[in-house]
Amino acid sequence: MAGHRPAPLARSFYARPATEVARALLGKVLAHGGVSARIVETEAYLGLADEAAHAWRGRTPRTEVIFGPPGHAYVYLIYGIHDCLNVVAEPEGSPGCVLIRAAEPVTGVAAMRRRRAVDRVEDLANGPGKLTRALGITLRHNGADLTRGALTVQGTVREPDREQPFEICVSPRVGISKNVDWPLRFFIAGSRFVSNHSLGSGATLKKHAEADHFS
DNA sequence: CAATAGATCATCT
DNA sequence: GATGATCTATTGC
Repeated sequence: MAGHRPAPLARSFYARPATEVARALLGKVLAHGGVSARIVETEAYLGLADEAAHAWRGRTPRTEVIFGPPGHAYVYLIYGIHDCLNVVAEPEGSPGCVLIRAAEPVTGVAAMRRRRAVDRVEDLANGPGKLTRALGITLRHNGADLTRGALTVQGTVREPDREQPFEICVSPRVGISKNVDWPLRFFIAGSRFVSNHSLGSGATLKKHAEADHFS
């Protein structure tokens, strides 16, 4: 019981609807080579049912990963500049995924600062492109298995203790032009580490408490 | 403060 | 040849 080592989340964690996985990923820890950060903001993309999703048009060389087994990384380049990390959800063949938008640095803060020159810790990973840069995640990680290997997602931050309960806020997704008002963006209420899009006006639609037996 | 321009390339048409 | 699930710097009120 005491002092169990942080273990990656099992594949069954990801084999659920993308919206469920998006919620459940909040509070979990993304780890890569000694650097880790607690996920505080996610977005669900619903595949064939969702015109805003990359997989909406079906299988292409790029979207192949999203159609594959859950628990893998889908990383793509946006605007020729930034890498964005997604987690493949849903059973194999069902192309749902979750964009990881922001995280709270936990370990390896010095390494993150080396990769991103910012003053405030809050700004290290408070956006999809900033997050991948801070954690050293690139296109090379496309297709990586998150249940084993260098890039993983694990349970809670504090070892013996359970993650403190938190509330989840819901809002429309950011930066898309289709299905603009679908409430598929999730973030931890009150977190200082969410992307800047959430501050500003009352983007919050509703909240509710969350408990999860996968921690 | 808010608004906008520019960067820059993998992927798809 | 066009298009981005973005970020930063800069300009303009």
